[in-house]
Amino acid sequence: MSRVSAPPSAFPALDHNHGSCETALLDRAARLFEAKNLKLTDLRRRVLEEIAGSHQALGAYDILERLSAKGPRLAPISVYRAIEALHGAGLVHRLESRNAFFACHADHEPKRDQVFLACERCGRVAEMPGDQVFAALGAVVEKADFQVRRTVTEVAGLCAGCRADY
Amino acid sequence: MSRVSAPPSAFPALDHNHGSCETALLDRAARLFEAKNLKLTDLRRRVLEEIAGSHQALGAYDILERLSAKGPRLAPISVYRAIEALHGAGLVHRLESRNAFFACHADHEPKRDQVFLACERCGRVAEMPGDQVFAALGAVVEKADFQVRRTVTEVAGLCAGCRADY
DNA sequence: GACACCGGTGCAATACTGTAACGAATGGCA
DNA sequence: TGCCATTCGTTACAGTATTGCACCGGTGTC
Repeated sequence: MSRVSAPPSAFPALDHNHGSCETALLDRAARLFEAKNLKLTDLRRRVLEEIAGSHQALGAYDILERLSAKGPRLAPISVYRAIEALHGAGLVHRLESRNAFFACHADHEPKRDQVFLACERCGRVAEMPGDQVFAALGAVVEKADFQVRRTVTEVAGLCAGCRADY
Repeated sequence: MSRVSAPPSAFPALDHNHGSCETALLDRAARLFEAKNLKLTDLRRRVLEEIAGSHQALGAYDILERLSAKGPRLAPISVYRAIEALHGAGLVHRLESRNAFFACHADHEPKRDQVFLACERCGRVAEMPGDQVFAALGAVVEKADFQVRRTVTEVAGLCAGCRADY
């Protein structure tokens, strides 16, 4: 089976038309920031482009290096502040198990529960709807009489493409 | 309802008989290390006692501070190596969302899938069996044709005791 | 216009988390 | 005795994240 005719993957295809998805993402970013009376500033846009363009989960210092290669050296705090704004708007997610950030291409509700699948080989991350997972989690926390504030559900492993490449 | 007569909580009670559970934990540690032809050395035992004694998820540098207060100053790597050995034996778990470690009081299989509930107020962590959760996760990864190597399922929030204390 | 306020950024310093590389001490064992 | 693996000490370093202060520019108010 050729890569091109593979079923639609949960992971962004490596050969997709990147321009259009990036445009869509920036459009969404503009809308989300405006809705909060915040600004999609040049710094924030560049950070978002760097994360989205890599198609991977990037560490804050990866982003820092990439941006610094294209212009003046930034301070870590600048990158973190931009990430924080993007994260708050739901444009990027944080992968706790790797201290890394990746772009959210799905236009879902910011707080919608998702399962993250992170490929350890190619670095890409897929967001999967996790309704059943979170329903089961709900039962667990109820049994423990626990009040949820935040959940982390991440799976590390190998995506289909990377398994095939071995 | 008094605290004492509360139903058995998923969290270690704050007023439990700590001596006996610590003894049991050290017994288990000795067995597990022996089974792997490793040694429960003084350093490893002290690190385990520190983690277990706190009843919380501790950062590596918290452990470092606590141990250093009782003896000679340790290097971070020493603590990390001890943690790694304990983690490998299934005696402590890592809380990814907080870069912290907590003692496992359940004598379950090392690789058994569990859900961690971490209270943000008291710092305690409960391990809950997550069969349903992991079954649902299995369906998700299968749909994505993803090969799992490791899963992280953590919930941060407030335990019943801490909610009651407000 | 003067003023305060808020969001955003720059800068310097620092704190927190984790690892690499080397070598010494120990103990089992051929 | 010599060899090997395990453990730990030491030093240095890499990677992740925050604090505190200053400054700038837009906005609303008096």
